[in-house]
Amino acid sequence: MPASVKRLRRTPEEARRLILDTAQELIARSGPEGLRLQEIAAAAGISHPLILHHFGSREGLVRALVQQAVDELRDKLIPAMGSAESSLEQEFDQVFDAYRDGLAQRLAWLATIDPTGEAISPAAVMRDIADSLHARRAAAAPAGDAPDRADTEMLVHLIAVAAFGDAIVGRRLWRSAGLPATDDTDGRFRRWLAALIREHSLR
Amino acid sequence: MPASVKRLRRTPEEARRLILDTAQELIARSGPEGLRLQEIAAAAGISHPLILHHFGSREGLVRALVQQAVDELRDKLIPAMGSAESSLEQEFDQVFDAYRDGLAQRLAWLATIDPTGEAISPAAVMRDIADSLHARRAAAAPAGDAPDRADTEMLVHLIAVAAFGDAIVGRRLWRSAGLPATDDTDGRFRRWLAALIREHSLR
DNA sequence: GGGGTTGCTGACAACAATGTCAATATATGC
DNA sequence: GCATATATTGACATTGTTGTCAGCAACCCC
Repeated sequence: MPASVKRLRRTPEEARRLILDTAQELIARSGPEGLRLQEIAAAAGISHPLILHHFGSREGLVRALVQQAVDELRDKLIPAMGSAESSLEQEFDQVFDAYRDGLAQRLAWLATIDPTGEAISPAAVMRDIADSLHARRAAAAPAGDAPDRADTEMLVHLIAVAAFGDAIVGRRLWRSAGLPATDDTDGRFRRWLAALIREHSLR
Repeated sequence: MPASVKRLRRTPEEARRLILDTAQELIARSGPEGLRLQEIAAAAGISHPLILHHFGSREGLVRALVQQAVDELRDKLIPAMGSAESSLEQEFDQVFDAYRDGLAQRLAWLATIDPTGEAISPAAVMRDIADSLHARRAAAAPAGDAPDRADTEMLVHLIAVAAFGDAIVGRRLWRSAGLPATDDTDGRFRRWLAALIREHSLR
């Protein structure tokens, strides 16, 4: 009866997924500062050389992590802001929620690793979103009074940066303003912003 | 003629300043990820134990750095948004500029080190700003039609999170939208946002 | 079932990082 | 000028982290 441990053998894709997901959880919990191979390996139930085997180096893992964050942002934002039938408030909830679970944190991390933004570019996500939203605004507007394309671009930018900033420092700011840092306050801000934008669109 | 090197002796305050400023520059250049005592010491022209002497530990230095970032934010934001005579556009430039030179980056770093936001709190900065702005809005409004206090709080929050988010991911998003990541684009967004808010305030 | 491919691991190597300590230099007070 | 206080440093200890490597084990194919 050999005491040899049954060794699990995954497909490369499964292994990479497991490692990336585990690393992501650790980042969401304690930030990217203390991201160590040993720690990831322990949490994933594997040995740390396996990470190096699949990603080549620590830097390779980091690259994969931020690439995944960018992909996730794209996959969440496009359906959130592109759907034609949802209300503005619903879209806002989706956009703001998309940043939860550490996605905004990982994107901020990306910004510190790659300050110039040249290494990893989020493709033309924002342009796609602006296209979609602009088409909807043009369709909704009265004939001959189509909104400015630049206006839509600014609008998309505002929503994106506000939701991002809110995800990272929002709760802190509420406390600093003497308001409760609760879901309710978050929701009130989203609805207020939605009203502001609706009021602008219907000027 | 002794070959002994002249040893510079600073006051504790000077030494702490030198170390903090040097560390800040390094963070602005290459992010907080690779912040090492040896590196800071080399850049400051001192030995690394001196940092430990003045800050106790690496963690002590980090605490001092984020505390300084919070103080800097307060010192820049209050005059930027509190002055009674400047125009909205001027204020916006000041608020957005305040985040430059890595301040937003350092605050984002703080958010990753201290996710709950309990260790370091930015006092009641936002409340002070909201107070000041609300007084101005009330004075400017026609009699009997004072703006809602909650509205002002939301407005301050929007400006703060939007400027913060813009400082960190703004350029990236512009590229992703197919627009040039230039000062001109930044300025157009600020003016557009100022117009949006003005339009809201004067509804 | 035999052999090859490769996911996987334990042990080790190499290096880098923080932190300690005794010693030294410089300023200040007398 | 002398003594005291302390800012400053070089050398060292310690610990932790990435990366390497040879060997083991699971799956596939014949």
